[in-house]
Parts: sequence; C-alpha cells; structure tokens
Amino acid sequence: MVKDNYHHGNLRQVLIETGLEYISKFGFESLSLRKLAETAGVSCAAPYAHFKNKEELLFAIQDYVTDQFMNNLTEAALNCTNKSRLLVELGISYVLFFYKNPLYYVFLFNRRCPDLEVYGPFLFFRQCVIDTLGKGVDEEQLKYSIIALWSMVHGLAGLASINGVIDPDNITEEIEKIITSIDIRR
Amino acid sequence: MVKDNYHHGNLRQVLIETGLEYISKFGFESLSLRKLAETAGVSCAAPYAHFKNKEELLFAIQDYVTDQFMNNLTEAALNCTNKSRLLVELGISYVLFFYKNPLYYVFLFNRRCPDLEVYGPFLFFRQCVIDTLGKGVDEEQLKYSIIALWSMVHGLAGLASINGVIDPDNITEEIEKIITSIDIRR
DNA sequence: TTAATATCTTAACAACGTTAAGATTGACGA
DNA sequence: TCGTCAATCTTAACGTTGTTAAGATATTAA
Repeated sequence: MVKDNYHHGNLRQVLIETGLEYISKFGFESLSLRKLAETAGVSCAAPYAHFKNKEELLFAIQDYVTDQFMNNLTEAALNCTNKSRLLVELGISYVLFFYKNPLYYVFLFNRRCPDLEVYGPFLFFRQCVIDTLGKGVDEEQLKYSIIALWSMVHGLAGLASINGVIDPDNITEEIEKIITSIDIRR
Repeated sequence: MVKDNYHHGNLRQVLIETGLEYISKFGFESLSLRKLAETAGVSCAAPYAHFKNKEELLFAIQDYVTDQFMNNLTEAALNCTNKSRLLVELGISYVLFFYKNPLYYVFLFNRRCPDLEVYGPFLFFRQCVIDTLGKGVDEEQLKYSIIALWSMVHGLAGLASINGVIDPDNITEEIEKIITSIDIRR
C-alpha cells in the first residue's frame, strides 16, 4: 500500500490545530490521539514522530492557545485610546475570551501550572495595572492590589459561563458593570 | 473461590472515599475504576452495582467534596464573632480550602457546571455579602458587587497555588491583605 | 422456606496510549 | 549520480481502561 505522499508534510501543525478544534468543542479530557491521527489520514503511531507522547501534544496546543489569549489582551490594550479605560477594556477582553470558549479555561490554567514571573498574560496585566494606578499607591499595597484585580477578572472568566452570572443579551455591558463595581483601596 | 464475605458491605462509600483520597493526590483525570475496585478487594465490575458508570462515581465524589467545602464555609461564618470581619473570614476560608487541596478546584467547578440559584456555596456567600453590606447599596449595584466579590475570592482560590501568588510562610495574612485591598464602589 | 432482589464474579469486548521493528522519503555530501 | 543518513511514516503488538452480559451468591421479605 503505497500512498502518493508517504510524508504528510505538515502533520505537527495539523495535529495541533485539529486537536484544538476538538478541544474547543468537547474538552481536552476526551481527546484521542488515535482519532486525531485518523482524521489527519495517518497511522496511529505517526504522531510520535512529532510529540513524545499525548501530554506533549496537549502542551503544544496549550502554548498555541496561550498565544491567542495573549494576542487578544495586547490587541485590546492597543485599541484602547482612553487611558482611563485601559483596565476595564483589558478585563472585558480577558473575560470574553473564555466566555466564547469556556473549555479553554481549565485547559489553559489547570493543567500545567504556569510560573507567575514568566507567564505572559499576567505580566502584561500587571504592567497595565501599574501604568494605570501610577505612583499613587504604596508599593506593597500595589502588589496585593494587582493580585486582587487579577483574581477578580480571572475568577469572573471562569464563572462567566455559569448560568445566571452574566445576561447573555448584554454580555459586554454586564462584564463592565461587574468589573467596575469594585475599587482599589488606597 | 468463596470469600467469607461475598458482599463487601460498604462498597459504595469506600469507593467514594478512597476515590477522593486518590483524587486529592493525583487529580481526577488519572483515576481508574479498576484500580479502585482492586484496592477495595473487589472485582472490576463490582462498582457497577452502585454507579451507572465512572462519571456517576465522580459526580458522587464531587457532591461529597462540595459538602465538605460548604461545611468549611458555614463553620467559618459561625466562628466569626466580629460581624465586620465576616466577609474576610469567609474569603480566607474559601481560598484556604483550595490552597490545601489544589486538585479539588478543577474537580469541583469545571466538570459539572453548577446552576447558580441552586449552588449552596454561592447562595451562602451571597447571603453573607447582603448581611454585611446591609441596605446601604443600590439593589442593582448589589447584584454586580456580589458577583465581583465572589469572582475575586473564587479566582484567588484558583490562583493561590501558583508559585509567587501567596507567600507560603504567611498564608492567612497574605490572603487577607489581598482580599481587603479592594473595596465595594458605592 | 421460598421467592425476589441486591450484590458480586467471571469473561469478554472495543478503544486507548505506547512501543518496537522496519519501510519510505527527502536532503546532502562524495 | 550515487549512497548515506536522518526524518517520517506503517504495521503489529502490548498492557490498561471502561463497560457489558451471563451467571453465582448473599440478603431480605413474604
């Protein structure tokens, strides 16, 4: 049995992208390497030429989604002309990303625990908070405020898809009202 | 092969408890029904007399942990004599529960999406917020504030075990400083 | 005592992740 | 152009898993 193309040519990227497609629909727990290989038109052992095992493919997909997430955040910051609204826009963008793809949430945050000082989305969020609050806040207090703000946005991102948390007809406005209902203690 | 006790006698509860023990150590994803059955000294098909399938056992364990979590919250509220500290104590208790058992977090919140109006821990948290803030806040504003506060505590619970978020030598104090660094907008 | 029911065992099935051994392809230097 | 070598893929097999069917054993209740 000889195929005209013995080599797939782009298997690694195809596995990542079709894998992600599956995860966004059904979650990463039920993803099967064999089915993924079959979908790509390749034998069940072929993926092992590109990934050590299933977990390493999942890590690659995780990095892929993290990039998308990060781009989402930076874009929101760039599109924000009114500096006083930076944190609000950033928060909305953060929550919306996972509201649109609830299954990404666990996949991104609760598989490979990211190290805080290397984790891009957090570093970017922190810098935005620092830029916004300026020099008006005590440095130690600022440290805790950053974690608190991040926790709020991050928590809302995880809860947003729960029935009753956000009105589906007013998503963006609802998120903004929630986010702006708390204030930094000075 | 005849055992003196053909019937295990307490298999259902044993499966729940040893299952939970495993989950707290290794997470629910790698839990195996067969190994669980073997540990209980029973054949691999025996659990199916008590649970329709593996998922239903996991749901039962989830309910079991949710009860523990709920008891944790109500106890914290009962032990709080100073009414002005109710929300702080509740938040600390909330975060600590998952700081001690990080693997419970995904297991509780991101498998079977709880309905907000039936979910005990949220209902209790909401009532505490209402009791604390009293009549001083606009009713619609209160709705969003509750979600914001819950998001913050809930988010922190998920992030707390990430390296760098909380100083391990000062856990309770750190959590309090983070929680109290934001305020409700009135 | 007997019949019904709950609980368990044995045996088997398909699907899964993974590995070993070997085939095919493409790239590159002699 | 040829031969080598690494990258990529296939085939075949292994052990583990969740699940089911058929039947055995214990418990309960009439």
